[in-house]
Amino acid sequence: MGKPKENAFDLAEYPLFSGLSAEEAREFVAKTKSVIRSYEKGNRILRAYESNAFIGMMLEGRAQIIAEDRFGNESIGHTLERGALFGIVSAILGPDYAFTSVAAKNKTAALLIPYRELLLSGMKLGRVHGIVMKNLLTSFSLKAVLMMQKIELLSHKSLRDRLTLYLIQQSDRQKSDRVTVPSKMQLAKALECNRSALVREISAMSRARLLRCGDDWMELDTSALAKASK
Amino acid sequence: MGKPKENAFDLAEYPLFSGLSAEEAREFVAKTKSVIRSYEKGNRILRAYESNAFIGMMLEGRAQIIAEDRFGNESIGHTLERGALFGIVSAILGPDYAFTSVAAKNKTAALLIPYRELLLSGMKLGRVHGIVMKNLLTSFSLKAVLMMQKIELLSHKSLRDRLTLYLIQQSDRQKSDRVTVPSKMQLAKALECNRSALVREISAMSRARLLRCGDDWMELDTSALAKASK
DNA sequence: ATTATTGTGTTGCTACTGCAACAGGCTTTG
DNA sequence: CAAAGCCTGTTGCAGTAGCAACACAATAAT
Repeated sequence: MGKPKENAFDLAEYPLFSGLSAEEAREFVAKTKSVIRSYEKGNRILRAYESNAFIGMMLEGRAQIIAEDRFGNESIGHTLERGALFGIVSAILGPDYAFTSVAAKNKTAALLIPYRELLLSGMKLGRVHGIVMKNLLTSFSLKAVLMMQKIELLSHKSLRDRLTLYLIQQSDRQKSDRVTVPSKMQLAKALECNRSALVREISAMSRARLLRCGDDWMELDTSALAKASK
Repeated sequence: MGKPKENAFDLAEYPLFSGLSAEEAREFVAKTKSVIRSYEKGNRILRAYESNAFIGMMLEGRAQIIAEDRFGNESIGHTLERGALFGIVSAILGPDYAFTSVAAKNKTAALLIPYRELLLSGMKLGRVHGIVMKNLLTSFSLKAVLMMQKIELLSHKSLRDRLTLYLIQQSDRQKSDRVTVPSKMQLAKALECNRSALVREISAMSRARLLRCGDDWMELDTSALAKASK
């Protein structure tokens, strides 16, 4: 699925290689035997329940994460954008932990780093290896934080609490009280709730002056924040 | 809080050092300037919102994870057992991401590994460093898998679906159809639901022959499994 | 022995929220 | 222009689950 491509990417621009020069990034790729592969729209980049030797990084294009349970039911997850890593868990823990597939949404290119080589190349690569490992840990930690926040969100069952917490989390990330929000449908998906129930609750909170909102933004009233603290 | 202790622990027995000899583990500790500290019952090992330079590993005793939001409300989380790691996210990402405190439940000892030194010691330590990093990534990945499963669990809102999925997850982990379950109160906490509602649902499912259960175990009927697949 | 304390199972009530159906607005397509 | 599609906001209905109160064990503390 896809033939190797010539070195047309400025790897040093990707977060995984942040702190490296273009030269060092090339050295990393060479010494770890990493390869660039391209995929046509619709092709599978990773298959659930199959063993996977690579940590992948999106170079260009977009890909869809697809969770497959053991009965073959698929449910779609995130979209992977440029720079995103994938396949980490299955590369590290093996096929028993490969629950997700990844499929290209466009023409896509990815850098595939053999996990085994990554572990073994510490000596050969020295400082370069250290920087990449640091970036890997950082990216991994960020993902862990996002997951923890999602768990916290889902732990609140009342729709009002969930929305309030969501807005607090987002205003932290966006560094602004006025939060830019996606469409109501997407918002409902993020909150794992019913769309019309969400709209209903937004209306109620607006009427109660707990919330001010426009077409693509929302802002909590300070009195609502106080209530959220309990 | 707590004075350094002499080297009385067989570090090679802990998962983070699995694959190392006792000698190599000691070398790792020395070269990374890791220290062993002990804490009296109730003392804080880590404070939320304070900067933390160390990745910690529980050597003995048990500690409580405490989540603190920005208003000072505390909510208790996991208990850390022997071998567990803590402080990873805050050591890697900095104090902005230090959402949790850790408090000793008993007299406790922990190994504190300076994250900075861990990153810098790759050259000095060679193979030993590689093995520890590998173990760190493995442990991190396992935690990620647990979080993903929890998210999947919480994404099901009906109590019946949640319980069913919980039992499927546990039977995978316990490698048995008959799942050992904690007390109803703890189970309710794991499912983030109301205790009496949980008991009610268990009764209903038992009556409907979807579930067989005893005092400390449960087992799904195969017909319930089929339904869970949709 | 008597008194807490803790986990359990039950039940009635209430309210929240999922669901489905519909109407209005906006854009795209023919 | 008409038709189709998509997102939105509203509403009625029904069912689930949270909550509180209670009774009953089994254990622990006095």
